[in-house]
Amino acid sequence: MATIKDVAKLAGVSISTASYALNNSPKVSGKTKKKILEAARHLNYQKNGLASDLKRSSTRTIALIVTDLAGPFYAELVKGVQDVTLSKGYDLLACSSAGGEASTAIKFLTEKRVDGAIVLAHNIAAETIELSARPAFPVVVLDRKVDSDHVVSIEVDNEQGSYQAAGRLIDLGHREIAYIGGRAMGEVHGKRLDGYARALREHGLDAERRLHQSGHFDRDNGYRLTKMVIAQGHLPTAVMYANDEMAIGGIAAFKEQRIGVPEQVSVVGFDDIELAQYVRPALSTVLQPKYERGALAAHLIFQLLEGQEVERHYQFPTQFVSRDSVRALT
Amino acid sequence: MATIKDVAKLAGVSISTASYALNNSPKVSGKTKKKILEAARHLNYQKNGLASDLKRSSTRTIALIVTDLAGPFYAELVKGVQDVTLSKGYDLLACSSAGGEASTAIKFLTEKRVDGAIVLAHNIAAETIELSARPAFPVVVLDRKVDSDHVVSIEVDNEQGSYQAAGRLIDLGHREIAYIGGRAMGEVHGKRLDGYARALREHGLDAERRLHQSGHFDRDNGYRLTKMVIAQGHLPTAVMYANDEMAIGGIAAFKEQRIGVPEQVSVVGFDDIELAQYVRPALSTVLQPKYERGALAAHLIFQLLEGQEVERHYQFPTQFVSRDSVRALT
DNA sequence: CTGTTAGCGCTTTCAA
DNA sequence: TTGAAAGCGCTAACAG
Repeated sequence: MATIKDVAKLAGVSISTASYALNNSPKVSGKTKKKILEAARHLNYQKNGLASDLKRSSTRTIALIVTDLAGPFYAELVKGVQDVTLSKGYDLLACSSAGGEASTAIKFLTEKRVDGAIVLAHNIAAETIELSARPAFPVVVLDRKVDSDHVVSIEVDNEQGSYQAAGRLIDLGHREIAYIGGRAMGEVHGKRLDGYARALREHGLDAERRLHQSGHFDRDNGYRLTKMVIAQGHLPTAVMYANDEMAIGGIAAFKEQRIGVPEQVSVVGFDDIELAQYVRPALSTVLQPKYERGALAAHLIFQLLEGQEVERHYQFPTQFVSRDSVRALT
Repeated sequence: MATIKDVAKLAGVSISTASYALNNSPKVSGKTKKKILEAARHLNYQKNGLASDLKRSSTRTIALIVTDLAGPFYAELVKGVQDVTLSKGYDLLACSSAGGEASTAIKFLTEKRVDGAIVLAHNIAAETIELSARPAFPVVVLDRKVDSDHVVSIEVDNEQGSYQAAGRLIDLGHREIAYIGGRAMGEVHGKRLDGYARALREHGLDAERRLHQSGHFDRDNGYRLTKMVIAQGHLPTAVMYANDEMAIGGIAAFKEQRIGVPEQVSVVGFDDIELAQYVRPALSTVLQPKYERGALAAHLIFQLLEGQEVERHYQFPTQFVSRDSVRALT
């Protein structure tokens, strides 16, 4: 494979001149430049980006780390990140943290392959993140909190969102409200549960006995846990799920058992994923700003890169979205 | 930021020894290794991956190039790619070709930053791809054809899929079948249109006058074009859309005008995206294998990397999926 | 305007 | 088992 050396030789100039020409520097005369570009084309020269980044010690690239490239992640959030990143003339790459500490994500987090990272994954140890972040390598974490000088956290008020959703159900007359979630919850799901519990407690309702938590936070598990609840006989009047994926699995389970949603049981999710408005009945859920969080995350990366002082912690409010999966008890 | 040099100095060994220790080579004694690792930890040493890749001239990373990181792209397909890539011990990164020849994708396609690329985007010139592909840099393109020695194409039989779908509608008694698609179609959409036209032609039906093509292949445009068709007064009995996104937009338009799907008009999409089974009515569409294509793409990259001879062109069959958006005319 | 040269940080012979 | 040294391909002073 041709290198800049070959190009220089073929063009009959020095390496540095070739480099200048290839980078379109005004230092080199039009004639020489043409000669060099021609040589490059002739040799099908391809610059080695690694070498150039190494020399420049800058990559102009930001990494977006997600749990799984094969989704589901929030398109809107990614759009926010993307828009800001591109407008700054930086490149964006996405990689997955599947595999935890042995994943691709770690490679990008700890090996100076990018200039900053936005982490949208919970399976990367806070310690890893703390050790990676530096003034020259800012990292922004979404939906979790990491305490370190060079990492900033962007969260959503999960407790409040859940509290409001539960409050809404109670206002509608619901008294038996179950909560279905996964196991091994991180901060996010912990807060959601807290909000639910607080709302019930404040109304003198029993929360403890209505919790169902195990397995993953996915559709399948929502389905399974719901089947379990159904099998136990006494149905609550409403079920809150830890997220929309689980809720959608839950609706499928109810449907299968010919239990009407919302006629016999109301369902609410959390996240407001795209699917939420398409499932039948359309899912009532808790909306969290997505584009805004993504855009902010990227903004912060650049502010930190420029050495500005920024808040270390941000929290976005949530909003209850009322659709068809909830009904008032009269 | 500490480099390997600093680590070596602090540990009182040479750079090469430090390198060996850091790479866990058996060449270095346990005692020295411990000393070095301790020094590294103490300095919070982070390897420079660029330098190491440059030296090794290998990145063990594959790039997946998509049109837009903010989707919609096929999670299943990505999963296929991901599974194979990881099982080979390679890393996978995703980047977007938004911006065409000035995009991040180009950086990864032409600057030796990765060992191979899988292209799932149509806005990158075939020439760019041809110039990048080499024995040491295989590229696999999906849903398009690029003729070059080191790029292999994986396609889906779009013509056949569309032909079958149209045939099915005809079998069900439909005689007035419109086709709604976007503008500036690449090979993919061209073939889909061809299949539709062939089916109609073979049955002596008029296709030409029932085409509606302009704008993008997205939901919004499907909605707009459908409104247009409705406004023209005479409704066809069935509408085939170039893809599911457009079909979903179309269903929304019909719903808005209180035109029953499938009572008054049958609707068929193409792709079988996840949403297809969730919209109401559930969308009849043409399924194309996703996971398999992704997995094959990744497999081929590795075979090429190993210098094996492989077919330069693959074509997957499609399958009509019958759901609720189509009805028989009796 | 062009060339010489010193590295960027790392790996890997080769010698000791 | 360890160290010295060459060099991956490129950029950017600096000198001419």
